[in-house]
Amino acid sequence: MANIRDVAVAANVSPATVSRVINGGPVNAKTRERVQQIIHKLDFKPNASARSLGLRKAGMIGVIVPSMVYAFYSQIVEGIARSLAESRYEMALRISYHKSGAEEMIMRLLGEKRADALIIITPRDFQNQLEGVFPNDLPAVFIDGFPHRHISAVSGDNFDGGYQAGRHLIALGHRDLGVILGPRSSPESEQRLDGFRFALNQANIELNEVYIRYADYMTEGGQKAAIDLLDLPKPPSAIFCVNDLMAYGLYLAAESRGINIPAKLSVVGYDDSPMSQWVRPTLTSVRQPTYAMGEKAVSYILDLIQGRTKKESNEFLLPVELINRSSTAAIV
Amino acid sequence: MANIRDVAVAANVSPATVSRVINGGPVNAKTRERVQQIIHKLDFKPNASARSLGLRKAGMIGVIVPSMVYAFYSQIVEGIARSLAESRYEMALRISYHKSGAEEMIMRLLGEKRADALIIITPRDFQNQLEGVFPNDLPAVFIDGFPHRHISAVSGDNFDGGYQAGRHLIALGHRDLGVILGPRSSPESEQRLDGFRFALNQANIELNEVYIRYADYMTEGGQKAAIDLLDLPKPPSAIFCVNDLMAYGLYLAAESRGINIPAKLSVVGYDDSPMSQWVRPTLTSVRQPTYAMGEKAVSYILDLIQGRTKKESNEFLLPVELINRSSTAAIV
DNA sequence: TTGTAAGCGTTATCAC
DNA sequence: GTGATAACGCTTACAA
Repeated sequence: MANIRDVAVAANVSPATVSRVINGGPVNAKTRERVQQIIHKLDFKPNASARSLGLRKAGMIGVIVPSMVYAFYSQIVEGIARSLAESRYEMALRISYHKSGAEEMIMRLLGEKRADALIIITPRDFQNQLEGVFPNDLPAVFIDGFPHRHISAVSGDNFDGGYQAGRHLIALGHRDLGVILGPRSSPESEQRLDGFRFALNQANIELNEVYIRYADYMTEGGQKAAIDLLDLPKPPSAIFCVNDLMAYGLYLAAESRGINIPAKLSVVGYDDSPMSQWVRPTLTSVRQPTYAMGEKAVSYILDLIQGRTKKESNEFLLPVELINRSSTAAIV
Repeated sequence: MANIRDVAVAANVSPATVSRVINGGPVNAKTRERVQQIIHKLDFKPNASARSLGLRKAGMIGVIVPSMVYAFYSQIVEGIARSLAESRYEMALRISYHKSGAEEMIMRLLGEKRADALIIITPRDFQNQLEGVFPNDLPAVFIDGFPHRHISAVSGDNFDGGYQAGRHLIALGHRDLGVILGPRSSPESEQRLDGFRFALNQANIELNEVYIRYADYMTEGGQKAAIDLLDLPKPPSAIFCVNDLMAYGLYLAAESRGINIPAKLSVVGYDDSPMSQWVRPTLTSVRQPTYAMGEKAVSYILDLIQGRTKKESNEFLLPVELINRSSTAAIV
């Protein structure tokens, strides 16, 4: 495998000149031409490790994702991968759920200087734990988290998502509205609730506190919460679940209670997971711009790395969209 | 950030000794102890680029995956990530569908010496194109492909998967069996068909060639092929789809023709995608050991790298399992 | 515009 | 068991 010196010798120039050719430095047009030919002929590819060592840059972006098996996450990762493919950066992927702490893997990635920057997807519960572990000057961004001291976040517009869900159900005539939330510690869940509540308030409807349930974003948790709501003396006529998995749980609950969706009960989910077009009835859900979120995170982080933008704690809110399917209907 | 020399100075030893401590070389117990304390105190982490350069090893495994949005793929990747997390290797992930050719990205990864080894998931159609591009001595493995000259492959047992599907339907009394396959070029599709056919032959049933359709692994393709079959003068009473997406297409086709599943038509899918427990009726499907496939690929590739095993063109067949749900029923 | 030479932070080969 | 010393392959002042 040819190295930079081989090229230099063959082209009758110094290694420095070859380096300049590679990196777009100032080189005489003719020399550049000649060197490039040699590079091509020898099929020379600069060694990444040596390059990193010289530049004191890894040329890699660390990506931490809780899991790959949820479409929401894997779509984000795919968005990241796509945009990164057009840069000179490689993506080092780490999955955090199955490891004790994400901190450790993050610190190793950084300590060993394997990654120049970090994209961290939803460290939800433990985002706080991350506090203090980041070097202040590390380019980093959260996806689907909240901005954090000196770290920005890109998210779907949770408030608006909740708002759209609320508007939709109100427009269908629903007045007794239930909500199945994530854990109490979950900020995006709260934001969706806030938006939902705002829609109701605008229509002079009060959200009955009796109709609010906290769950865990999982199907079973949603099912339990749903049974709880459906067994109420006067159950709500529509329920907003802050993610789709819990809505599927609600489907099971409704099935077990013989309640027809959407005739007797309207349901709105969140995330528009691919399954939502396959469940029956198909699920009305708020779609997040997953790919765009990944892409935005990459462009922001590249700006940060290249000093085109300053490190601040911004929040980039991307628009969400309610996908209207068959789990919601006008009240009879 | 402390480097190896800082540690050496602080511990009153040479950098070489520190290096030995890090890498488990021969060092006096007392010295080792002292050095380790300093390492800890200074929070020294060896620089990955320098290490790579010295070792002439990248410390990274390249993973090429067609897409992340199909659970089948993302589960494999998650399996890979899990096992890799326990090694000293990092995973460099590349998605191939959206790029012109996977070859180019593979060659760059290798040329720049960013990756010591490659795990390539289903280069299906273009696995042939890859021929010749691999250096002979490169540790590499295919997942869900077929062994290739000097490269091994780990796959689910496609023949047995088809066989199980066939046995299942025959046991339910079906005799007029249809099949919706992948593209003609798809080897795993053929293997599943072979297994299916073998099951029929064992039962002295002939697979009617009229009931065989080729599609593209996508929902719409499956739907078209299904309509084709269902509109036959005497349609089959059961259909085996070689992946779940096409089975969902079949569901749509059956719906549009007013054919009840499973009362009038039994359906078996393949892959057991998570959606299959949510579609109605829930889909009987052959589950592939996705996580295990990823894990096996990693352990094999680590063996290869560490010279514990020789490079050969093996095929590692992992067991598959038919998950019996509600889309199949005894013939009336 | 180009070349020289000194890093970058490790590991590996020798001696001792 | 330990320490010099020379790689590893690139980048980048500083000179010319």
